[in-house]
This record gives sequence, C-alpha cells and structure tokens, in this order.
Amino acid sequence: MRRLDKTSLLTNYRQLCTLPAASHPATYNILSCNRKIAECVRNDQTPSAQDLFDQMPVRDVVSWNTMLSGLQKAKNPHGVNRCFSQMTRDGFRPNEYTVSIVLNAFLGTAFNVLVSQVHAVVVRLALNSSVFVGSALMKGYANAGNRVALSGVFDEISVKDVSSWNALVSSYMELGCIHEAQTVFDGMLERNVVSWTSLVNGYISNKRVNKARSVFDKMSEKNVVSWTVMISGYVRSHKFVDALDLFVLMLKSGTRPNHFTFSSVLDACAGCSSLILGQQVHSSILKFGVPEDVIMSTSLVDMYAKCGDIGAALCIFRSMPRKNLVTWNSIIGGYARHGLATRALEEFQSMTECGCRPDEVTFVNLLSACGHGGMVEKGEILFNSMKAKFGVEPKVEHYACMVDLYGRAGELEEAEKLIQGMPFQPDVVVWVALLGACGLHSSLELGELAATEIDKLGHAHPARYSTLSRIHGERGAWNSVQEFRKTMQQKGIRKQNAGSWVESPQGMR
DNA sequence: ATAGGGTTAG
Repeated sequence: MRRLDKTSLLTNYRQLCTLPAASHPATYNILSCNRKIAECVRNDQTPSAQDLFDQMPVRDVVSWNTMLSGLQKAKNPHGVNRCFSQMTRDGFRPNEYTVSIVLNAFLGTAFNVLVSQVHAVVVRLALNSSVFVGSALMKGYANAGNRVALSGVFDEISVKDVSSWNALVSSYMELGCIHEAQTVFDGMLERNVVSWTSLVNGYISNKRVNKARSVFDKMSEKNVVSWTVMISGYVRSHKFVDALDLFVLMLKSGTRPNHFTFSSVLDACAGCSSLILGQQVHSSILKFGVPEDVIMSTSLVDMYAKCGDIGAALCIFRSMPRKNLVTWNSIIGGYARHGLATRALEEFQSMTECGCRPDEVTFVNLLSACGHGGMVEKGEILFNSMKAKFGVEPKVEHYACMVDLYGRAGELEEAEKLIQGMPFQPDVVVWVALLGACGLHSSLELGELAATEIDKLGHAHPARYSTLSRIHGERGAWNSVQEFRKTMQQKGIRKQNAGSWVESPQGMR
C-alpha cells in the first residue's frame, strides 16, 4: 500500500483547490464554453479562443469546428491541419462544417495538395452530397488545376443551389475554361448578382476586360462587389482612366464604395500619377467614413508616393495603427523613387526594429535607392546581407539592381563581373541596366555586347536602340545613328513614354 | 455555439 506523507497530502490538497471547475465533466457546460470561443473568434482573438479550447476537459464537434474556424480566420493553415488531425485522433467524426472549414483554410496554400485526401475522408463519411462541402471541394480542385475532379464533385452534389452553380462558373474561369464557364452560366435556371459577378470576374482574370465590361453592362442589379470587380479589372489591365470613369458612374448610381473599391481606385490614381484625383479620392474616403484598413491605407501611402507627395505618404504611413510588410515596402519604395536613399535606409532600420521581416521587394527598393544615391558600398553590404542575415535569396532583379548600381557609378567591369558570376541566366532587365550604364559612360564595346544579348533574348526593347544610338552619336559615328533610327522606324519602336507628375501623361481628360 | 459562391495594396 502506498504511503502518504504530510507533504504529498498537502500537494494533493493544493491541487484540489487550484483545479478549475472545468475538471468536473459532469457539471461542465460545453455549450457556454463553445459560445465563448465563438465570441473570441468573431473578435479576431484566436489565441484566447485557443486558450479556452485547450482548457476544455470535454469537447464536442462544435468546439472543434469553432476552433478550426478561428484558425482559418487567422490564416493559419498549419494550425488547422494540426487541429484537424488531433480531432480525428481523438475519435471525433468530422461533419460538413469541419470539412468546409478545413478545405477553405487550405485553399491557396501549400496544404491544398491535401484536397484529394480530404475528399477521400468526405466520401468515407458520406458528406459528398452537401452543398457546402461540394463548393469547398470544387474550389480546392480548381486551385489544384484538376478539372476532371472538379466536375465530378459538382455532379455528386445531390441538391444543387445557386451557390454551387456559381462555384462551378468561377472554378471553370479559374482554370481558364472560359467557354465552359459561359455555357454553365447560360444553362443556369436561377442567377443572382454573384453569378453575374463571377462571370465578369472570370473574364477579367482571363484578360478579357472588354468582354467583362459588356457582361457588366448587361447586369440588371449591381452591388459594391460587382462595381469593384469591374473597376479593379480596369486597373489590372492598366486602363486607369476607364477605372476612374467607372468609379464616377458607381457614385452616381448611389452605390456606396468600400475599402476594396477605394484600394483599386487609389491604384488608378497612382497609375496616372494624378495627385489631384488622389486627393479627391482621399477626401471621399473620409467623407464616406470608411473604417481604417491596412490595405486601403497602404494604397493611400503608395498613391501619395507615386504622385510625388512623399510628405503626405509619410503622414498616412505614420498614422497607421497597423503596418505590414507591404506597407513598409510602399514607403521605402516611395523614398527610393524620390531619390531619398538615406530616408529609405532609415525606414528599413525601423522596419527591422519593429520585427517586420523584409522580403525580395524590400531589397529591390533598397538596392535601387542605393543606385540612385550612388551608395555603392552600402548597396554591396545590403546585397550580401540578404541571404546571410535575412534569409532572402537574391533573384535576377536584385542582380539587375546591382548591375545598375555599379554601372551608374562607372564601375562597368564590376557590373560585367557580376553578370558573369550570376547563378542564373541574365534577363533583359540586367542587360538593359548594363546598356544604360554604357550609355552613361560612353562604353561602346560593352554596350554592343549588351545590345546583342538583348537581341538574342528576342526583345525589341526601345532602350536597346535609343541608348546605343546615343553612344554612337557621342562617338561621332553618325552613319550608325541613322541606321539605328531607321531600324527603329522599321520595327515601329518609339521611345518609351516618360511619366511625369507635372504633365500627368495618362491623367485627367 | 460552427460552414459555402463574386472584390483590395508593395
């Protein structure tokens, strides 16, 4: 028989006193705890939800599902995967809710390769007739590029509703099957705004903006999303003026824009470098009282930076309660474009101090800032620190920045050496950077080499002709200049249009 | 008390 001394008795007693009420399963209220977890999830407090969940001595399926939806909302597919496995290990049977949450968490991530495994679970548990599970599986298979499985899943849905049909339309569009999508849409007995918007959005993602617009114009009912889809479609195809015109129509129609709409519209303003329009859109945001949003504010920062008002960009940036990687990249890129290399580097310092990890975009911005500021040494240090200190593998664009950096500083041999030592094939951008440097420093031989390489890559890059002709011109080789000009005319190449904040080239009409 | 179909940034 086990002996109990005074100390262990005391320990036992203490344990009893500190044990939470939750340790008495008989009196434990799962329902109220589930409600609390759901509340945390609603308020984006997934860690608190996790704490509550972990403390539960007894759980039911809803507890697991609610926890999973919290992890999904927090964009933690890894956590969802872990939680889901634990759930099945604990002997819980997943239901329709579980599967659609898990599938949506995996969508667009590396975990999406598990879609067929989840599908197998679905079949085994006979959940494949559910509309919710069906649409989630369809999206998963579309994301995985599996057209056959996609239509198979659709057929298995016992009672299809509009949402399942809509999912089929957008899935086909995602796979690039425009005609199938249109045929499905035409055959639909019932259509709603979402069906129409899916079609419009599908044409846009398949680069058929004009077709998208003609469908859009046929819509009898439009909402914020439909308007935003069309506006952002124009922005994505660089039709900024069309985007802005459509925004005006949207306002006239009485539709209230949201943060999605404004992000796109600000992008349009930035695209045509129109500060005056950007300012108007900014006031419009304030007038509508659109709640603060990281992405929308980042678009504001970017718009002001691209329209030449770096002061306003900084002002918005500083006022932001939450910043992410893209936000930091926007302000650093803004400084780089304005030739404020030192400010860019200072902001990078603050960024790392805030615990924000830089990515490849950050380094493109930093290296080009150094290039314009003639800071060769600083650029070298940053370039070498990319992998070693920040774990960011240098890509072609970083090499192009370095070629540009050395080239501008007149260190053409250094630039050439870097190209030769590159771990991959140099692309046009690299050669154009070198060619530009040769133009700057009148190096005909190296310039010819760069131009030849550009030709080899099959690019009729305008700079290839204009820069080389300038080098020839400077050397007094006028015959060559005329020849180049002729070639340019024959190939129909014109000098690239320069953007300017003063002239606002693609700006207001 | 838990889930699906269409929208945003560098």
